[in-house]
Amino acid sequence: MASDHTRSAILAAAERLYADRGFGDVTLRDIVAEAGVNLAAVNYHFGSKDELIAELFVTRSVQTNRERLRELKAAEEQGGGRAPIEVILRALVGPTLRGCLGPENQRSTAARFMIRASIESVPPIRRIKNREIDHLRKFAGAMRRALPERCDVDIYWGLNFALAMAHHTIRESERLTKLSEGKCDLDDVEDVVERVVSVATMALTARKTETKAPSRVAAR
Amino acid sequence: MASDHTRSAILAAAERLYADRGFGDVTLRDIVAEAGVNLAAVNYHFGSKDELIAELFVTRSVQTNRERLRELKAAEEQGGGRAPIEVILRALVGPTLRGCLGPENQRSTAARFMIRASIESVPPIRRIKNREIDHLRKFAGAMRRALPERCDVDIYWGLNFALAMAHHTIRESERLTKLSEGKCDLDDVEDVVERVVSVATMALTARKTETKAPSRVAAR
DNA sequence: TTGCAATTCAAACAGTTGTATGAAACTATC
DNA sequence: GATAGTTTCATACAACTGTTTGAATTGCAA
Repeated sequence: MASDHTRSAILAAAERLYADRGFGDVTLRDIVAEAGVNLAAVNYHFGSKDELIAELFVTRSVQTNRERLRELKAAEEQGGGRAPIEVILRALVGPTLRGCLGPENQRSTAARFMIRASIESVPPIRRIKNREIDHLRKFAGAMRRALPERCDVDIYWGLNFALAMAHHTIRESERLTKLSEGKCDLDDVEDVVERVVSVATMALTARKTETKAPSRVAAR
Repeated sequence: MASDHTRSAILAAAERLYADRGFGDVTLRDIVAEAGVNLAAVNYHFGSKDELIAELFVTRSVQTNRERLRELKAAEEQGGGRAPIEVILRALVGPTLRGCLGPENQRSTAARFMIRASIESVPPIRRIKNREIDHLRKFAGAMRRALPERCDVDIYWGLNFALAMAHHTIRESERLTKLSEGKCDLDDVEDVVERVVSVATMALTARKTETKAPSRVAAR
């Protein structure tokens, strides 16, 4: 196998450009110029533009997923097959939040790329995301073991809300900073993690209030 | 004035196509074919493709925002200038959820368009979303009045999490259905609204746990 | 009617895009 | 050092994009 030089130069350049300028306005020609390689090299090494994007995203995804599962497994082994719900949730949202938030100037290219992927969600990426379900099922299983009295529906909703808070906070971090006039410190990642985890934990452990139909505010 | 026929035909066709196929692969030629008008009509009536998209999104946005504020104002007047936090949150997330969830076959074109706008988030739409902050500030104000003992930071985080749960649930409704194997019923919109509202309310009213250490969180 | 502005239309424009080609330059093996 | 396989390169291609043009048509007022 020849040196991966060209191949990895393309990957690095593409990730950097996508992270900085988004998928919308980065062309193959931009990428090869940044990488200092020939235009045809992309199709030679990756087959197509979409496959290049897919490879970038898959690489970063499996990294995050591996980290999540490592935290989860460690916690469950320590607890004899059953981990506290807070720890499970922290394993779920921690790696993503830590990767994508924090001081901007020290945010990695990989993190900025993943933020873009979350915001712009281009077709090849969406296709991959849909295969992420098996991974989430493992967390659903751990959560069910942690809260055996909880019904499945509540487990899934709790999982959904935990991911919602983490991802939305990443996506809209800029807006939250502006809205709060800087009062919400998104650089304090551990604080963000604890906020998300604590709310998600409450959602999953709160006693069910048998809410009847809520009194809707007068319509019309 | 002249009959708006062409103009509104373009708007309707564009909204329908964008809702069905996303922004990525709908061209001006698709739109004018669907609308039965000439290609140049888009630039004549709207100036550019981006301005057409912007007008579509602005129209639907102000509709939702108006509805939100109507619910909020009604609730505050009824409570003498101070509404319960649940009601405020319901006014915040209810209109959006009701517009975008529910049985698919009876989901309006407008709703499906807004879902697309939320998922794909094309540049002209993002520009408009950034101006939505003033609107959110009104809700932050109402929440502060409802929870005067709560610090601003917590208010903003609660607002952020409420929007997170609502928007993420809309964006990923398909995935949640698949993950839960249909157990989470996203057609029961009022149930979804109550779940989001109740979790957001807990997030905003729970007593602060002064744990700053992320390693160990006191259970219960 | 005539005049004038608003609108519609077919056609072309100018640019960009991702991809394909076939020759040239390598690299390693015999 | 000839050979075969891999990789690079300049260039062309074909298709599609949003936009513009300028002439035709329409609608309405005087």
